[in-house]
Amino acid sequence: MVETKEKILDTAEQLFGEKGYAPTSLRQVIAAAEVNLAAVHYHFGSKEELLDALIHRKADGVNQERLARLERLEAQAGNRPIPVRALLEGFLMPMVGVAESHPQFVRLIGRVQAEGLLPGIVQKHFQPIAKRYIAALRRSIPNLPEPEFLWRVHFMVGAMAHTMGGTPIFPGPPEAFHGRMRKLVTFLTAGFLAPAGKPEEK
Amino acid sequence: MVETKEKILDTAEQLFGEKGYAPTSLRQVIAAAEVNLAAVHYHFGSKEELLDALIHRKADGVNQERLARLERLEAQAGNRPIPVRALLEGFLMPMVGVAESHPQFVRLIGRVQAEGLLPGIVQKHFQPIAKRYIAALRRSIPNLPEPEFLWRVHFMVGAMAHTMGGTPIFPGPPEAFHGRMRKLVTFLTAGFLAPAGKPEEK
DNA sequence: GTCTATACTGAGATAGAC
DNA sequence: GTCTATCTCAGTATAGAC
Repeated sequence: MVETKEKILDTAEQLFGEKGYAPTSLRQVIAAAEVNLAAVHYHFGSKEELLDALIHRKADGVNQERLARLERLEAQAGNRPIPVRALLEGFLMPMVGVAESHPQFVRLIGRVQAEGLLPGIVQKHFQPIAKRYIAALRRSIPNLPEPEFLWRVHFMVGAMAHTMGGTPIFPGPPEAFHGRMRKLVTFLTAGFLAPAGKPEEK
Repeated sequence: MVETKEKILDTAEQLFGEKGYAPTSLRQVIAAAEVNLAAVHYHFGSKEELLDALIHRKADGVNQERLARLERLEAQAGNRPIPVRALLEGFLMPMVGVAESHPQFVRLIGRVQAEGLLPGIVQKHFQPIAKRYIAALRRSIPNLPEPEFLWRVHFMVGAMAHTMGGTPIFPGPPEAFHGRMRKLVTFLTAGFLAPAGKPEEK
């Protein structure tokens, strides 16, 4: 039954987003979805693969919008570097639409990314596009030493994951996610454009 | 035996830092520490309280240095606001010493903070001092609207947790932690000092 | 006061009947 | 495709040895 599979996916997305991946047991999922425990393993193989399928289901849409925005920016810019702020907006704002329709999904992504327990399960779905953005970002910030640039990307990932997955300071309605992301873009843009730290101390 | 308790703490710190809190079972800890399973519950009560004791053991030192630095900065500044960069250094750099002697501990703190599964277990030990720093930071950035300021604190926490707990881009020796933290301070300083985002869009 | 042995419940996973 | 029964391993609780 295709219904069973969908029901498991929907329920798992809901519960994983609310309470987190690790603390939610498959038994809670199957109870809420009113299916049998073995059905999960039949359809997905394992709890981790269920999570994987969950992310896969929605990642494509985000990836496509991210890619479209990047290509538009590149076309507009021609040979000139793209403004840092525009790149960060192109990467981050596509999450807003998803957050408004499926807030639990965005929380889940942030949580799983931050937990780092499932190494690479988020990367697997978002890495290819992320790499293109990072390359474009590099072209827009050519004077920063490479390690400092890469660490700034690292800082961005942390801030992003925590903003999407962490308990928000102001809970607020889903629409508030838009403003939150804009504030994040402002913050990160300034961080990326900061002059390189002095290398005096190792 | 005081030895048993210490052995459990040391071993747990090591393993939790390496693999994370949730994925490390108590049975792995007691096997490595060569003690009995029930001894953990005798001395600590539960896995979560073991983690708590672990953090407590090292948090005091960090907190004291953070406080000392803040008071020195306040004394120097008199009535003038303290430079943002100096505040962020005062808060972040005390982690460097710990990272060099006990890198696993710093990873653990970052991981647990990022996981968010044990809500408040990190806050419990660091919140009081953090609040004082946040208040001082506020005095140094008086023109930013309150929500935007608080969100920037939130972004900082995410970047910090990911930098301490996440898999580093360049593994490197423990001494490298110093340079990493300096880069983080540079990045965050610029982020905090960025002009407020336009409120045009909600 | 410290620690050991053992058992209990609930987790994810799997084999095999239907 | 689906469900029952069962396996292993997790965290936890307790009775009792020293």
